[in-house]
Amino acid sequence: MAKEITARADDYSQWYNDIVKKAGLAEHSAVRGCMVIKPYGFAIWEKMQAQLDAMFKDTGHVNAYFPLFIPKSFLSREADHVEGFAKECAVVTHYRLKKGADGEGIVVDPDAKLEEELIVRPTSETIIWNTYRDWISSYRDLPLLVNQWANVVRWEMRTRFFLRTAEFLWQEGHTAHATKEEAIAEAKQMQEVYASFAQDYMAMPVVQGSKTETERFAGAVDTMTIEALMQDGKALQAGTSHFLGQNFAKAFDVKFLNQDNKESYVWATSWGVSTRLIGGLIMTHSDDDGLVLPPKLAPTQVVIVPIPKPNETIAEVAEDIKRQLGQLGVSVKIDDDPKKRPGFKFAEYEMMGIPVRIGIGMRDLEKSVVEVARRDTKEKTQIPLDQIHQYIPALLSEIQDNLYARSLQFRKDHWRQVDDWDTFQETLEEEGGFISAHWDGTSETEKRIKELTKATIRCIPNDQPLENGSCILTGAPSSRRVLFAKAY
RNA sequence: CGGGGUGUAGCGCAGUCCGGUUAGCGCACCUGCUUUGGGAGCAGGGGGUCGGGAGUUCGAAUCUCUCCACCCCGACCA
Repeated sequence: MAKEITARADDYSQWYNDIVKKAGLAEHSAVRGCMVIKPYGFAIWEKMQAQLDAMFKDTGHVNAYFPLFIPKSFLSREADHVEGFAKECAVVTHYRLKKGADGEGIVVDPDAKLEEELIVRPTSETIIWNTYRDWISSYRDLPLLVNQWANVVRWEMRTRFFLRTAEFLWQEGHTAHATKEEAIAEAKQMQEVYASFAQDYMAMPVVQGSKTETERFAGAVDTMTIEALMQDGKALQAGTSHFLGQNFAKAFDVKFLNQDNKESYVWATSWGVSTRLIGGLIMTHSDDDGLVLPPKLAPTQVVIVPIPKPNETIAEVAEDIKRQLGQLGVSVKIDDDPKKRPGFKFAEYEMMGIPVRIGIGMRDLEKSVVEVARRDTKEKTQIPLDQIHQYIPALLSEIQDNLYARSLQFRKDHWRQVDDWDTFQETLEEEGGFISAHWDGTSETEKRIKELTKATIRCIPNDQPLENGSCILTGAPSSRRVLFAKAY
């Protein structure tokens, strides 16, 4: 057949690459580690952006834009921060090209060397806090709640579509607050926003928690995360929200006067999600027939395929359904391309993950019905024409719910509570998934576990009750379980 | 960045070991006709810097060197 994808069971990585390529989401570019996001993939990102942006606005944030380039000296102001990113920064050293000595080709003009090199932003804390210094002088300027949609560059050694590329798209929120409590509340609020988005729109269950010191963002006091479980049993960090304390305020000297005319440093947060979410979306729902999209993020929710080649009657019915559903806010595409056969279209739209397909043939119309096929279960039903406008919106909603329920069930089936080291190792090797286990709280033990099993502590879940136990590796006392998994 | 692999038409591949006509095949594409309820059939047609460069040779997709890109496995990381 024209397009076949590798089965998940045969080669999970290849399956993932096949989905990305064959559903038309992205392809490799001429630049190492950078991908081209194709129109269909970008349309999904636009759906995500629109929803997230609305949620940010609802929580009082505004958008702005800061420079792509950061003076090298800025990056080194915050010691942990620079150490965290130094190994993966792209550096601009010159600002001009000229013809080569032989008159052929083009070379970097050695006379155009920058006095201070510029770093292509791996994240924008430094340039933003340098700006905030001028924006903040009084408690009346606070809180400052700004988000930016941007691209960032992290020079990764090994890349994968959407999950890790040298350049990626994201949003980064950067907020400034008068008190520590308020900043912590902001970071928590944004973690909650991300969790709602993941669950309600992506239909992807996530665990909310905090990172250990080892896994924390460079420069943060506390990194809060949402962690999702992929179908191969590996965890994916899907979004992070950082409480930055006064680290950046001190590094960039951002102070404000309070009501008592006393000066103090500002408290900060930053938070972000990226195009990595698309990778998470793929690996949460898709199957061996292709992409599966939750209706709320599908660029096209319903596709209508006329059978056989379109004629007047069928075309009219199709247009009528499109109009009816359009009024209800459902996005509908009619594929009346006469050059492609219905069977081809069925396979194609399944590959693209369109949630619902309506097939209309003369045989159906004689009975005043159409055939409705849902992507998530592949079930087909005959639905009377006069019920379509009620049935389809309800079905979309049911698909959305079913995808979430299915993913949640998968996570339940791959979430083990483990209390002995042998089982811990076996589980990781044979099934993967999340493992809830005791840990003695030291970075040394965390590192040792990673060396031995490749698993890392994904987070200390927010709702994890206190419980006395002993560390899975060292047996030292522990007051609470943490969540382990192999991760992307 | 280390180990392994791949690179030949838009996509997937054969040919490379052992150099020798005009570089093939399937899908896709174009034209026409017939078809159309799960990836249509027949006929005709177009499309190639064999990843780039250098070298060996009478002659290179094939041998040598080098560079590049991608994939898989590690280390690093959102």
